[in-house]
Amino acid sequence: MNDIVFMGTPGFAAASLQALYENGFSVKAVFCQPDKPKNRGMKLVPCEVKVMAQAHETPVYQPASLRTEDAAELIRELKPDVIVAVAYGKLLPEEILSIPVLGCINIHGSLLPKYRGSAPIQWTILNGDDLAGVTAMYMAKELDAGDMIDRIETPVLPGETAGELFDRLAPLGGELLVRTLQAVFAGKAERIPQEGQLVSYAPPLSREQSPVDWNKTAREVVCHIRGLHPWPCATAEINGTVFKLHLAQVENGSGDSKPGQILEAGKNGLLIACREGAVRILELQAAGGKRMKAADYLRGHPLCL
RNA sequence: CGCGGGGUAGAGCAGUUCGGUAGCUCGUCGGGCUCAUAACCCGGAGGUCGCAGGUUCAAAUCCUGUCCCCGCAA
Repeated sequence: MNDIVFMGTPGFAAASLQALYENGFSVKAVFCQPDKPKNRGMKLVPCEVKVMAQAHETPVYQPASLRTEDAAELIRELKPDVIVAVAYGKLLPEEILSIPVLGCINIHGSLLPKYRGSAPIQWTILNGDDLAGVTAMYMAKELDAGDMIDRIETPVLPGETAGELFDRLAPLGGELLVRTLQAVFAGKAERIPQEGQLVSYAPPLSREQSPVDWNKTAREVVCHIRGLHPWPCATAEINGTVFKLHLAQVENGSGDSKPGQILEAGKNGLLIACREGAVRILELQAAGGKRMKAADYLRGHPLCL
């Protein structure tokens, strides 16, 4: 039996781990990030991968770093035939990459070589791409730069948010992983080098890019809102209050309005002018409040235009 | 006990400081106006004020406890 050591942390990785279990692979051990204080109350919360691994009684390791002799020694003792990493959150040092005889495999949430880095799915939406997907590759020293093995493509759905695409891509990642491992174990896996010319990067998102820029086109603004959802979420200051923007659509603008100007506030939500066209905000959230329809919010908070 | 906001009619809110008739916008139902309407006019229904206990002649409001939701932080 080919033994696998799985490395991953969030829900996206858990979907791949689940696929391994469901297809009868031998998961020898699971690595994930240490439990971190999360949520209200700063409680220590185990990640999705840990929860799933424990449910299957797989040993779980949560080293703070893999760049130690202890970590390398631990993995050598586990004698994996292959290491699978999915959204683990740590770069594997070369010493560890060289341990498994069949190599280290990674599932990435983009169609490589596009969007190397930690937020590929969000950038797919942010840039308004029509096509998304997951790629399987052999891991290299450089981040997300290894030779590709296989991929699954899927069109971006109209109005789809990063969170929704995440949920669709996660099981596809699992499916791709199963297919890829079968090929690797059979010695039939391809090795397709990434074309350097096509490489682009998807850096992590931060709260700093939340504010909407009404000087962009309506289409760009809506992609911004969809791509940052559900985190960090696009925000906009309207009449002195900062709102999270959850759902919006592109509308035709009225020619002579200034970007950022409120064109309409009523039962059809908020219509705000952009450099080109206008954006209709359908769902929003005020600080301390919950997500609600813009029209509902306006009922309790009349906006003077 | 990391910090903070909140639970009042189907929805969104005000009222709580300083206890004293349950309010607003919208929806809903009925009627009217109109060529017509998501517009306008008239009328009605709909609430154990999150839950439990306490103080009081009297509690949405003050006190205590409890459940739930949300923001920050990650």
